[in-house]
Amino acid sequence: MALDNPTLQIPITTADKVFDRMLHAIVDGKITAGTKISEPELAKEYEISRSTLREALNRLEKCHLIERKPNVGSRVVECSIEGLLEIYVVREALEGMACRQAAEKMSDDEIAEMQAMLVQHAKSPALQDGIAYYQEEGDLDFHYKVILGSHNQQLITILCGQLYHLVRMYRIQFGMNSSRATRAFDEHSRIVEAIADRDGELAEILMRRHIAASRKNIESKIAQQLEQ
Amino acid sequence: MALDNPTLQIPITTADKVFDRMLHAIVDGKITAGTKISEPELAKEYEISRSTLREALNRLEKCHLIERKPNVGSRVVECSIEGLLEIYVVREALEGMACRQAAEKMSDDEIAEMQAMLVQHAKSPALQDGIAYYQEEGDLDFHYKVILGSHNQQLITILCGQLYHLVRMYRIQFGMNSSRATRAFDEHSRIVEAIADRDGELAEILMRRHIAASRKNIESKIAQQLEQ
DNA sequence: CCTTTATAAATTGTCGACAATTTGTTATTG
DNA sequence: CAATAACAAATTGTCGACAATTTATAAAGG
Repeated sequence: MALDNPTLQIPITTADKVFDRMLHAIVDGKITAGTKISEPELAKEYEISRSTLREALNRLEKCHLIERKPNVGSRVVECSIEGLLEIYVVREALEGMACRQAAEKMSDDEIAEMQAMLVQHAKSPALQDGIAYYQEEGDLDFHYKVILGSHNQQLITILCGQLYHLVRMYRIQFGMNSSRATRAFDEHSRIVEAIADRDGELAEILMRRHIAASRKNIESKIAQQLEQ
Repeated sequence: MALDNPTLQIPITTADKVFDRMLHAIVDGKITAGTKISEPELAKEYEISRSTLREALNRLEKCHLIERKPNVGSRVVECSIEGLLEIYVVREALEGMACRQAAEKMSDDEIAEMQAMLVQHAKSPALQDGIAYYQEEGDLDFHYKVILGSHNQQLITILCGQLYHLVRMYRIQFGMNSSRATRAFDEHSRIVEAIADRDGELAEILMRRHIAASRKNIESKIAQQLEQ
């Protein structure tokens, strides 16, 4: 499925499963941002021991979805505008570099596959209706492919394993059904061209612009919301 | 002290202390890279229960110093040349961006403080002997100041909290007493100038070059070692 | 003799209970 | 009445034991 995370292997232990459930609950806002987490309470809710719950909490902490203070407890991370902009800054740097690396490291087959994916996206009704492309599968799929294409394990872990969930959390909780659909698609196409040309420098610049544009779009949306 | 990590608060719980001890043991190579970690054995060695040890292991995993597989166990991460180069790629992207942000976000006081630090470094005997600057306090101190200057919590956490330890591990285990001392100092000076000029674009470029130069220096050192 | 299967040992995952620390409440004092 | 101090409740940290899984060893079969 489109939204699946390639770094996220199938849950094996019960702590894994609880981590998964909590992950979705937090990302989808079912556990409100900023909430204090009560270990005894949640352990009872998920019908597990506190040790197992704490194991799950440790993984949530690794994704920066909760914050822990010794002898005090855990809180679900807050969604602030500053926090969102910080993430975009990091993404601009890291995904830009990932794109440069992808241009150097991707195999011809991988590039062909990515091009085929874009063709598929072009046919999709979501894009033609001009609504869902940016928000849903298309955007995330594309960015994934690029990140994986870097063949840099550190980049992949940080972006797909850690930041990814936070990005989704912000998208959902701030309700970002962006209208940048067709525009984003065009930008993706140009990026793929640069990668296919093995032009790492251009690929990086284009990806950075793409993410910066997305950030500015969100900034103006928020400014707009504040006016009302 | 110079080598202290600003994101690393004083250890409070016993798990914290064990984490600290293991951190140093791994970074300094006293626990060999690639070693399988035996929970019962280590728990006995540190005279703690397995639960507490596992808590410490979780934190080591967050720093990418150990890798865990469910139902199998943990291993200390391996130090490969590819791994080292991957880290430099990430640093180039992130510290470059941090430098750009620092030029935009640092207060005048902070910049003055950083300039004072460089003056101090210039007087240091280590630099004048032309040996230790790059390897030790100077380089790390400078990079820290820049990262913190970005005022971006995500950047700070990723760079100072996670990558930092890995970088030190590689430096120590690959024995990098670089001869780039005076050169690195000059590069630092130019970077600070750009920050003081509030020229984020230039600051980023210079920082990226600085790290890329460091990477190339290491690459040639390794190629040299392989010849012998 | 090597491969496969069954068994035993060891290791990891999970549990419930106790200890240490923090938080909330009440009583005391200036 | 506000501020502080002492106490009580609740929460987090740590422990040792048991269950589930993996790894090592030995037996059986081709």
